[in-house]
Amino acid sequence: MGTHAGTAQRTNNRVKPLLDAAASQFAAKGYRETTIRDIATAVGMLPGSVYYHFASKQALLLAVYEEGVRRISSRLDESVAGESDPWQKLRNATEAHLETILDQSDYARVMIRVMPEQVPDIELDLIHLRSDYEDRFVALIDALPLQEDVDRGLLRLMLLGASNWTQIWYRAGSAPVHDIAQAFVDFLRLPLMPDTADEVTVREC
Amino acid sequence: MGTHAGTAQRTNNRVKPLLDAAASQFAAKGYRETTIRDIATAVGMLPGSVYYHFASKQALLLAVYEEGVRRISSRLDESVAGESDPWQKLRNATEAHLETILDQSDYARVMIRVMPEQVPDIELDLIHLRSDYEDRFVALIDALPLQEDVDRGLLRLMLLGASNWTQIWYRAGSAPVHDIAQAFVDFLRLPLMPDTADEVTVREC
Amino acid sequence: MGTHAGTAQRTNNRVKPLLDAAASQFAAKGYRETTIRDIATAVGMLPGSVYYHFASKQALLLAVYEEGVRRISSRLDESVAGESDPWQKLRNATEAHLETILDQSDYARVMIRVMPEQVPDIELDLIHLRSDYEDRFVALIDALPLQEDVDRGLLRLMLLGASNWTQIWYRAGSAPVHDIAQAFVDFLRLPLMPDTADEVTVREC
Amino acid sequence: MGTHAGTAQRTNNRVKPLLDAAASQFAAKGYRETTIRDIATAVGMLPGSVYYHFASKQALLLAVYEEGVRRISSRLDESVAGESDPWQKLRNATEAHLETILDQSDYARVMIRVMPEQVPDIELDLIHLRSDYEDRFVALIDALPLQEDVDRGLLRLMLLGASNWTQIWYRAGSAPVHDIAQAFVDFLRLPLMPDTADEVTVREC
DNA sequence: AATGAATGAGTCTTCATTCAT
DNA sequence: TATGAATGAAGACTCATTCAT
Repeated sequence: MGTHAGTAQRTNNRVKPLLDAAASQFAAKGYRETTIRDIATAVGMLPGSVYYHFASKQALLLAVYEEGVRRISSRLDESVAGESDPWQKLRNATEAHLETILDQSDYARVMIRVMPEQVPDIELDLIHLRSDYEDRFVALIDALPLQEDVDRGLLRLMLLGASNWTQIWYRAGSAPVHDIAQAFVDFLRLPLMPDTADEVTVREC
Repeated sequence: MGTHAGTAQRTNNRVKPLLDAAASQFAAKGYRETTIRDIATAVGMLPGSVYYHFASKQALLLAVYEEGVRRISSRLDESVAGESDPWQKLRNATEAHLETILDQSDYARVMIRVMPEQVPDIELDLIHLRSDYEDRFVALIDALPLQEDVDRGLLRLMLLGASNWTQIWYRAGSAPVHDIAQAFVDFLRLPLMPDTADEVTVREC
Repeated sequence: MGTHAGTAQRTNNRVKPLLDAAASQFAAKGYRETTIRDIATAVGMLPGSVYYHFASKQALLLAVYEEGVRRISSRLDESVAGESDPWQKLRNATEAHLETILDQSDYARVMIRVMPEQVPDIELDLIHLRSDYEDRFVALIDALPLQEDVDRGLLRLMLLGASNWTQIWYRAGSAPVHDIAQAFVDFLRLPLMPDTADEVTVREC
Repeated sequence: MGTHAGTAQRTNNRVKPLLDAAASQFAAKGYRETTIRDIATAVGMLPGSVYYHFASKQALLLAVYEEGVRRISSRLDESVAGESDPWQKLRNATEAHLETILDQSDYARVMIRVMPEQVPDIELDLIHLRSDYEDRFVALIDALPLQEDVDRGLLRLMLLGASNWTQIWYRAGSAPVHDIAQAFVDFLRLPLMPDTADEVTVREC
């Protein structure tokens, strides 16, 4: 009674479109700049009706965040699944990351765009969700064969920072996402200079 | 600079504190989250009084942005002035950039934090101001001796992206800004792997 | 009682719990402060379902009021049934009144707590219901052997006012209801001063 | 500058009418039933404008409450000032109380009508304000020469309860307030029965 | 007999902005 | 220069009620 498969499906009928609309608008305009009316209009309801499905604007954001983490995480996990070379894994992961936030998922985009501190009431929840995902990069970078003196924390921050910042400048039509990911990882892995030799590659201490 | 010297001076008397307050709050909370009342209160005036000095909230932001560009640009220009080695120039520039947006100037911080699209009416002005500054990195990176196939545009975007993103995670007490700048540039310049492979590059300490 | 016994019974099946819940919440929080959702939730249904049983929130209140009058009236009638002394009757009535609105019946409590004017559409109905009950006190006080110049109307208003106001301050754990009723009636019946004599008990006219 | 006498006066120009309107409507309809729009309309402004003067609806209520306590307290204090007989003091106090809440001050009426628990955020403040006033009755009743076994707490509760409940039934045109106060106190002070019984008390006119 | 879904009118509140003084 | 006062448009949210199923 109320949990027939059919009913259950109809029950969440409008939740999905609602989340999609929210994700789309949060991703495009940010949290504050998006109004409940915007979202409601996008799915053809009135602002008040949204509250039948979600208790608050924050609850909507949280749901989007959760789905965002779920999607980008599984996308990333898949991308490294068959791979054993640590650098190739990182390349794949970076590509998955970029593809998801640039092309494929408004949900994931929201996760990058909306900073937890902007929504104090659920700040901690958002932070946890983010860490859940970002920790994967900790592991990925730990697995890299690096010189001892390399600060892996800064390395991760650099790669993720550069990646996340793509949201600011990337437009459909920029370089293919695949190339960007490749470039970002290889900029790190390889030396950038022509191998014209000693004085370049030697590090003066 | 002229007319009633006295009057003129008194006129701009409150502009500076007003800009300082605006810069400080925009940098800390973002544009939308900062109210005219916040800014007015910080300098001990009432909201309406702000409009004697600035035509609108947007005008305030624009003024802050301009000052931000001025400051970070001159800081960067100084930092590379005496230097001739292109990598060292980039290192210095990056350090200047980071120091300015992390430690030294709310004005510059605003420039990084507040995205032009958030204020459609002056979006283009803001974009121009930003480019004005970021172009310096185009030049800096053009001067680098790199292998031919390196995409200098992506390289710039990676370095600046990673740098700007520090705003998200950097807290007083993280690694010294100097080290972060060094690391970011060297991660790019040098190979990251232990020198197990001759064909890559030798690294000696 | 009649027709499809089974169906009929099942029909009113949910009416009782619904009324109970309404009474409980109206009594505890007042009319405006109680939402249809509160009531529905309390009996495990959805807000819309309430309207199958009651035409409106007002109708619910009216039903509660009616039941409230029924209960407190019969409770009071019982309490004075065997008694012939008019003062004892009043004492019993007051105790019955207090016990009902303080301890025993949310329905009766509602009658005291929710003022007719708060629900203009049914204001008159509510007023009639109340009078129906309060008239009993008119009779009770008429039966009292009092000096001629005593304003029996004010006397009733004082006793009932003091009694009803107990809702404001009474908490389980205050004096026993029985004692309160006794005290209220005896404060009226007896002189309050030590019988130190004439000048006290003489009323200067 | 801004604190000229003239300016200062003009400053609080609209606060008084606003408070008056709020007091009037809270007294007439209760807190929840009164909207900010009601109050604003009454003084000829728009709802938003109210917030220039008061931070919230609750703040408005609190201000009204405070003024209510101030007024009824000083009214009461005056009424007992010249008097030394404890019963006459109580009579005067009761009359002052009734006159204030029935005839003279919407502010005081609010204090009686709006229960602290209806506004959880400022519940404690309201409770303190009320006690501040009601404590005067504790003192007044403590001063009464009563038989030892009289529960002075219940006595106060009865008198105040009956008095406050007048708000429910009193209409201009009922008995004069003065008579009501007299009656309430004398119902308590004197025995109500004809002097047929020696053992009770003699009452002579 | 009840539910899922929605409505629409209304609530308090916020805030950039205006303007007479 | 600045203020007191107000505006008006918008924002998030609430809730009694409706109605097809």
